[in-house]
Amino acid sequence: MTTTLQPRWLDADQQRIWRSFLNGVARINERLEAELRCFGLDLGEYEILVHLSESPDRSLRMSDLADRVRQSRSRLTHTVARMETKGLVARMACPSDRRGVIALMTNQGHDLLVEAAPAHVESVRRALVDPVSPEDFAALGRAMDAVTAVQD
Amino acid sequence: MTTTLQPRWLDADQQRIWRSFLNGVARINERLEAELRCFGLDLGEYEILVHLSESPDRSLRMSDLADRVRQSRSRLTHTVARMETKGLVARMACPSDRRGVIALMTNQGHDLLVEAAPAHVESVRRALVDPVSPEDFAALGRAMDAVTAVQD
DNA sequence: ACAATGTTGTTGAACTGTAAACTTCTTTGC
DNA sequence: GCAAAGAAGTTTACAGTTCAACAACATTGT
Repeated sequence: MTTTLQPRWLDADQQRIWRSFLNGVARINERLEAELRCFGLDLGEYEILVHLSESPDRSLRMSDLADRVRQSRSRLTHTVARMETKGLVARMACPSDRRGVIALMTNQGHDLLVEAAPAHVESVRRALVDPVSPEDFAALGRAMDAVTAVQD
Repeated sequence: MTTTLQPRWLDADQQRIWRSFLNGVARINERLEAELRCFGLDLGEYEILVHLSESPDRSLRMSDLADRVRQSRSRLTHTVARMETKGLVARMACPSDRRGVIALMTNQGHDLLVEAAPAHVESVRRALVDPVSPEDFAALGRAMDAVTAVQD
């Protein structure tokens, strides 16, 4: 049985909160994207740079990187190809697995991240951290962890 | 002055919560999209149907609808055009403003919404409402309302 | 009355994302 | 050792989004 016979509808409060969630997430995304556009980046590209910068040798296997930034492998291939033409990342063969490809951040990519990061953090604060009370912010973290803990 | 000289970095907890947020939102979206795909819809189309169904005469001005579903006008034009070829919505001239176009839901669109809604609600529950405690869920609502209340 | 300005919605091109097929290589199990 | 199965990345074709330009109409201020 894949569907319940009697749908468990959301009550008025739950529905209101669900819509607040949709609206809030959209607003946050808009602001972060708008801010990063000044640096010629979008959020997906920014996250790629962040994860590379935090990894040894500023490099990661493509599939590993894809998991961390929650992009499909296909999408990551396209995105990294574009970033490569911009000079932000480079690709090299993986020595231990000949199927593998290693993405690595260039100095230019690192410079751009260093340049964009303060403004990005500032927009995360303005869009989310500052307007929300510390208690509710902590609850938000617990809620999202619970969401992520659900197995498919 | 557009940038602060000393960026107010996020502390470890804030950073962890911010990343939980990005992960959680991505998971929720994945699940809702996957579920709606069974009905040939994506979340954007589903929301269009919802907002039309809640409006008088199941109809809304295009720009009004665009605001409610948080889509650009251009995007809405394209999306509604596609939905029109699927027979889910129709468009008619607005009597009071000759620039205007009114989008309205067809019976077929309404039938599809009625068919998809129970499964959609169920996936909202499974992805978010059920795994989160009522207190944290309420806090999530307050947090997102605070986010939306920030003026640009 | 009417020019200037703003709003509405669409268009087409360029760009980005998705899905499936495919190549190459590795791993597994006989 | 070898076939089968699986994994990594890319490619191609296509679907969807964004952006800038535009046409049509409404509103404003004089």
